[in-house]
Amino acid sequence: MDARLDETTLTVSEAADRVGLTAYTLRWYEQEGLVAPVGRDSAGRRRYTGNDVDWLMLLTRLRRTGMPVRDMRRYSELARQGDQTLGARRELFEAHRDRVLARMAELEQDLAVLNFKIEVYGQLERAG
Amino acid sequence: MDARLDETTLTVSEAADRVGLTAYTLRWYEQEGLVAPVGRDSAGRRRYTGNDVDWLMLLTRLRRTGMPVRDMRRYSELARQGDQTLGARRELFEAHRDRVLARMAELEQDLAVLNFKIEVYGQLERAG
DNA sequence: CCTTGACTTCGAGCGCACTCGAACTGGGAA
DNA sequence: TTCCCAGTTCGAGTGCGCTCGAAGTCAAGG
Repeated sequence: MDARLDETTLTVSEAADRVGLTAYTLRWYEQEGLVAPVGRDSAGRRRYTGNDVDWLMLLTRLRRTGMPVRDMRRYSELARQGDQTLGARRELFEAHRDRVLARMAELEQDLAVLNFKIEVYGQLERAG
Repeated sequence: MDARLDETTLTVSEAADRVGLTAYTLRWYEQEGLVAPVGRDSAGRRRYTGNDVDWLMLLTRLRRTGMPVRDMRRYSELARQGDQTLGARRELFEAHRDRVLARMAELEQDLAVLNFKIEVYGQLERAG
C-alpha cells in the first residue's frame, strides 16, 4: 500500500489497531449497523477516515461501560438521522450514564467487602 | 413446608430469592463447584444454611465485580482446603481488587466522556 | 387416597459478542 | 509475470453464564 495515495485514511487492520479492536470486530460492527458503511477504495477495501475512527472510539467507550450492542445500534441509527434526533441521543446517554453511576456505586460497595476480606485474611495469616 | 421443622435452613428457591439469583443458577453453581455440596433433607432436597447463604452472597459480589466463574471455582476450592490456603485466597482477592480498581478508573474516564457528550447535545439542542 | 406443587437430575438450548475458516480477489514487490 | 499478502464476503463456530424442559419423586393438604 502506498501511504501517499491517501495519508488520511486507514485500512481495516490499521483502524483496528488504532481503536483496540480486531479487524473481524470492525467488519462485524459495520454489518450490525453500529457503524455507517465505511468508504471503499477502488479495489473495494475499507478506508477508515478520522471521523470513522473517532466514532469507533466512542463506541468502544460505550461498550466498556456495558452498553449492549443493541443500544449502540439504536444510537447509531439516531446519529445517522441527523440533528432532529439530538434530544433522543441525549436522553439515551443520560439513561446510560445513570446505569453507569449505579454500577460504580455497586462496585464501590463490592470493593469495600473485598478490602474487608483481604484485611481479615491478613489478620488470620498473622494469627495462624 | 413446615417452617418449624427447621427454621434455620432455606429451600433452594428461598435461598435464590434471598441472594437474588434463580434456583436454576443455585443448582448450577453447586454443580460447577462454586458452592460445596449443600445439605439435604430426608427427601433429598437442598437445605441452605445461613453459612451457605453468606457464601452465596459473597459469590454474587465477586460475579458483580466481574470475576469469571472459573476464578470463583478456584477460590471455592481453596476455601474448602482450609486455613493453609489463606495466603492464596488473599492473593486472589488482591489481584481481583486491582482489576476492580482499574475498571473503576476506566469507568470514570468513560463517564467523563459521556457527560461531555450530554453537555454538547444539550448545547446543540438549545442552539438549534 | 388423590392431587398439587415444589423439589430432583440430566442434558439440551439460548443470548450475547465476538471469532474464525474457506474461498476468492486484487495490487504491489521481485 | 508470478507470487504473496492483505483485503473481501459468507456462514459457521466459540466461550461464557446461565436457562429451561422433561421425566420422575415425595410430602402435605383436601
